[in-house]
Amino acid sequence: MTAKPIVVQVVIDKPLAQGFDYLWDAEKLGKLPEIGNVVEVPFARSKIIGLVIKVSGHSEYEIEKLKSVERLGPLPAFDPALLRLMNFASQYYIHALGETILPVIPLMWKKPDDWEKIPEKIESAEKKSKKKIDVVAEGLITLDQLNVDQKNALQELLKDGEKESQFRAILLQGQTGSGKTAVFLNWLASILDDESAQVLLLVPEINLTPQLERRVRAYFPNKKMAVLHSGVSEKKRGIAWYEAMTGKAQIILGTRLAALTPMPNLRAIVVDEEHDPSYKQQDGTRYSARDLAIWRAHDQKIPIMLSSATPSLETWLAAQSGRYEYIRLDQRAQGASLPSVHLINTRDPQNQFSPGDDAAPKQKSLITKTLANAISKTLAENKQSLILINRRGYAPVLSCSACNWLSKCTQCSTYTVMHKAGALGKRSVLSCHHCGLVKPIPQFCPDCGNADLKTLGHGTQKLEDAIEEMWPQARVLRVDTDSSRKSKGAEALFQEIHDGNVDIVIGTQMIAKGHDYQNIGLVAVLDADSRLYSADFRAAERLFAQLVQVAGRAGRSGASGESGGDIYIETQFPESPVFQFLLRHDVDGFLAFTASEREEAKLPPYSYQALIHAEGKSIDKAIQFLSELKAHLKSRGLITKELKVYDPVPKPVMRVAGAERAQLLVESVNRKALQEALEMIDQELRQDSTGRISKTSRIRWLVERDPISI
DNA sequence: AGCACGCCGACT
DNA sequence: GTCGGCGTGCTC
Repeated sequence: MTAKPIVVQVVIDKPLAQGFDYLWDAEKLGKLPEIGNVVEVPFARSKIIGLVIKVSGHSEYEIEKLKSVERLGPLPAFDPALLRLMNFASQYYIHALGETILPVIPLMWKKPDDWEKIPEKIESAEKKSKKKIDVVAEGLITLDQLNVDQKNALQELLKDGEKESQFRAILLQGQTGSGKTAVFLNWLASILDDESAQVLLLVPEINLTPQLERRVRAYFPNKKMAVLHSGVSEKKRGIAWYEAMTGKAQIILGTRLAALTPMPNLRAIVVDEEHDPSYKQQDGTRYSARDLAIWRAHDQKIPIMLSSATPSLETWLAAQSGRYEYIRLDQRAQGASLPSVHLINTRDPQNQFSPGDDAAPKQKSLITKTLANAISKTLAENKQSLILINRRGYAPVLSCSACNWLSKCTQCSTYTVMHKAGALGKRSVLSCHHCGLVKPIPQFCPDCGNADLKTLGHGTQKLEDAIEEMWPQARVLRVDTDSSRKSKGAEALFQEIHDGNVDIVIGTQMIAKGHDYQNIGLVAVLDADSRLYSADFRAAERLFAQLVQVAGRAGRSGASGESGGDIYIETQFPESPVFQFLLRHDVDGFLAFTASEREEAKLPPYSYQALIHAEGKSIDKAIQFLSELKAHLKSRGLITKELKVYDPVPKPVMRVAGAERAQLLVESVNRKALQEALEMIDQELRQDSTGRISKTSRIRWLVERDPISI
């Protein structure tokens, strides 16, 4: 009679809903199993990494057919709170548990052959980090330097003191420059008085972190900080993650992926710029890091602070209704004043260059006369100008002057963008921004042989040319993903701006994110309209947030009494509410207006949505697949007053990299009803699928909860 | 997902 | 005769 076997259930990184049972040989593995252990297991003909989610003495599967766990990873078990979060995320976002958990583990912990070497690696990393403690006290604002608003905010935050742990959600709303960062850092400092406490600080994008990272380090010179974002090298990230997981790091600073990091002593969370769309993961488990952070805080009974100048409608409404605590910072810190907003009506001939004008650029439509005059004035004042245009490349499409030929991508239903020499290579090319395809520029029109090919529209490169032509004496810098790839990265370019080595900066939205510049006199937005009238109901909300952020870049100068700088927006529709509320710096007015619109249309956050994505060889097949799904839901009586299922439609960019894509929108005013329907849909689709591909129709499908654009 | 197994067409 | 297309089933 042998002893009772130990059976563990393991989930793996594959789109399989179930876990797999394995035997646990305690003698061979050196210890008893724990839920949350990382293990190496044999699977099919190979060995893979999995996570133990259940420990028991028996299996549903035939016990004599069970294989054994090969090796145990050199990591402590994932803490139960994190596993609860993963479970929730897996259910809510309709994604397999293993596929939700395993991608958060850094690569170095998923290579069993390296597991033996791990202790040395950690030791050497620890030695290294001890060496370089030379923190610059940059941006350090101590308690007594806070202004009245900031002090009040902090008092409000600390009023319940270090009372027993409880869930609190707090919206910290204040315009750029009102000192939100100083408030939440001081708040975190009070929580970190407890030596073992860990805090999580989420930020939207990598280019935001270096500056904030320095600032946080300066605030907490005696605390260990772990930085987690995709820009950190794989090895460093592995170490940082380990330090978070073992409680060695007290401050975890990172982008959305950090929201799913194990932190056994987590005591508070801050989500900076909580409205930012980059918190939404767009592949794998399509989670919202902000929403998961709120769930996590609620589950672990800890406070969470959401910080923004332009809160998301969801958060703002929660604060308005009292569900969240609401703290406002309405003063601009350090005396900086608000920028003045100018709307340039591009339809008004007065704003345009006249044909005979000397200063007119060759491509007359590029920039208005009114804006050109403002730039000249800013140059004369020795201040910098920031010009935003949200299209990289030279021109969004190349066309034939004789026939109707346009530069289309062969793989996608999009146009290929013309890039001038230097950006993506030594030669000018046509590039598809959806699939990455790069082609040489044809000498003659492929359709009619005409040699006269023209560009249509304009991007950052063409604007750069035009600006250089108009102000030959000015130092011009272009900042977009192309130029930052070519040079030492975006950070080096931002430094150029800081150091005052440039007069005019041309760039995409990336220049407006998080960076504080000292000498910006003017900010211009050239293509605001293109983002205003889109099929996406959130377009206006996003544009408004971006414009407020952009406006915040103008005149952040600390010298009190200085003007707040100017922001110029070129638009054909100056009467649009987005611009009108911006003119008055009325964030709350805009949000209230948007809320009433959404409520009337029963759109989120007054309803809940999900998209069923389908992709295959032909759009007809993809549509048919979704139509059948809809018909099936109907016949099962699932489409009710509570649950609205729209008709399947092709995706806005229908074809990408050869795959044709369609989507089906499912909507409900009842969160639970939607959840149940989605689980049903998932089950239904799985029955006829291997992984996420339907057997009968060969269609790849995916359920996406709370899509940010539809 | 990733892979082997297996059953049909056009080919060195 | 067989190489290879991809439909089907399986992974503890």
